[in-house]
Amino acid sequence: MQIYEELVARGLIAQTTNEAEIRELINSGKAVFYIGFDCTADSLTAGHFMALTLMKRLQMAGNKPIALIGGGTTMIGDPSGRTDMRKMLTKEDIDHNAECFKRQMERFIDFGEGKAQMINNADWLLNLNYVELLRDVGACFSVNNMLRAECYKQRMEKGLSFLEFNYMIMQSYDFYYLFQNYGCNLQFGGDDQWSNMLGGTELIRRKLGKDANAMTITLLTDSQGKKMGKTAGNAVWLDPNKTSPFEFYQYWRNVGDADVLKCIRMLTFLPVEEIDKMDGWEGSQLNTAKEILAYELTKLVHGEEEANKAQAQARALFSAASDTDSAPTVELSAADYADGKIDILALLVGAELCASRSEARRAVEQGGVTVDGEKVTDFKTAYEVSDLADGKLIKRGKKNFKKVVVK
RNA sequence: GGGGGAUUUCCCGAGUGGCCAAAGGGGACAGACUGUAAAUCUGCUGUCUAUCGACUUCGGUGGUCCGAAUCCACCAUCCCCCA
Repeated sequence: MQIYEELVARGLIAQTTNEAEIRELINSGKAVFYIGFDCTADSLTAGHFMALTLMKRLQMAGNKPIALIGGGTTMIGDPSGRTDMRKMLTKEDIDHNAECFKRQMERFIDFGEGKAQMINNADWLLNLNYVELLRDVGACFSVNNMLRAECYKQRMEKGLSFLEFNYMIMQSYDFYYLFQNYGCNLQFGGDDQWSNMLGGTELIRRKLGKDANAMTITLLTDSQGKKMGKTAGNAVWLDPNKTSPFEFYQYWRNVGDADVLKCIRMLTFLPVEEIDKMDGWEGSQLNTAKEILAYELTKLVHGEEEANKAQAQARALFSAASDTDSAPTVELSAADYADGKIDILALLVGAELCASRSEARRAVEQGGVTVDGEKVTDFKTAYEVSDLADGKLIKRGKKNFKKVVVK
């Protein structure tokens, strides 16, 4: 199976400008393609992960990826898929974020000589001259067409600033620039980027009379149509300091039944034939599939050792016996508890299992708190600090737990 | 530039002087049921104390009043209409 066919089999391809040309290009390993990453935060997220795997897949098939860091475009802010304006970031923040992205990507993509490149569009966008740019490329854009673009639609009601309106032009300029200076003939991106990407191919055609192609990746959504890679509005980060490998593992371990196979297909590197065999799985058998998914992805992002650890922790936690050794440990200082006692509420807050004493009290009242496997029914329960020297396993709900040691 | 409107707790959204920590919905969280899923049901959702209660919150600042999310002034941001 060739790479294009594999991408199709995995359900990764959403839209293409010219299917035949793109197939030929990437199957023969002749594509120099780019994917842009705007650095709005200091870590990549699970949402970026699919783009990274796509880069890797294509690289393995002999194509050359360009990871374009959006040091320039992030100054504008992409309005696509948003109902409100993005927070404006300072130049310093953006530089810092770009640096963080770079480090994360290097762990994933081989940036060795001639294999891949990482470029920052700040290098050319920030030095543009306004009037020159307007005359040079501004004349190639029809405002009428731009206003019809899907990516602005959602903003027509809530308001769209002129700043953001220019995002499409900047992204188009990127492609135009990369086409000329790096021989980049293909752009990939999330399906929400389609109109921005077409802007680029159109610009290249108008300015240079040449064809470049674009292809979008299916957005990873759950069965309810919501974007995946977020919990309660918060992103699932690839940075282990922001989302621990265990939390990362748990996120995928808990995906809905309807979404497991789709995720395995799109995100893992397991052979397609093997995945096809899982297609018939149903009911509790899917639990095994979820474990495979979680393990595979954690391994890709955090390495085999961390994946094994996360899996062991998860298994221990959800089987009968509590394994205190593998639990994340929090150490509290005995000096903070002057009278030598610490109550259950302070423990929960100290372990960051609850945000406040009120919340902790609610959790206890509702029967959601366990200490070393025993349910706590009275929120006035207190422990001797000396009893906590070896640590106790505190659970809030089924999925949150910490080992607390007081010294 | 002129005129009109908006800004409420995580989100949407009610609230037009005391009965407002603020309706309702969503989400989140906890419990039951389960397969660490989904669906369903129940509870719960500012903080501190937990008993009465105290404190902080309704874009910002200042004011009126015994008392303000609610009235006034100014500022900020956004939307709509006219240019």
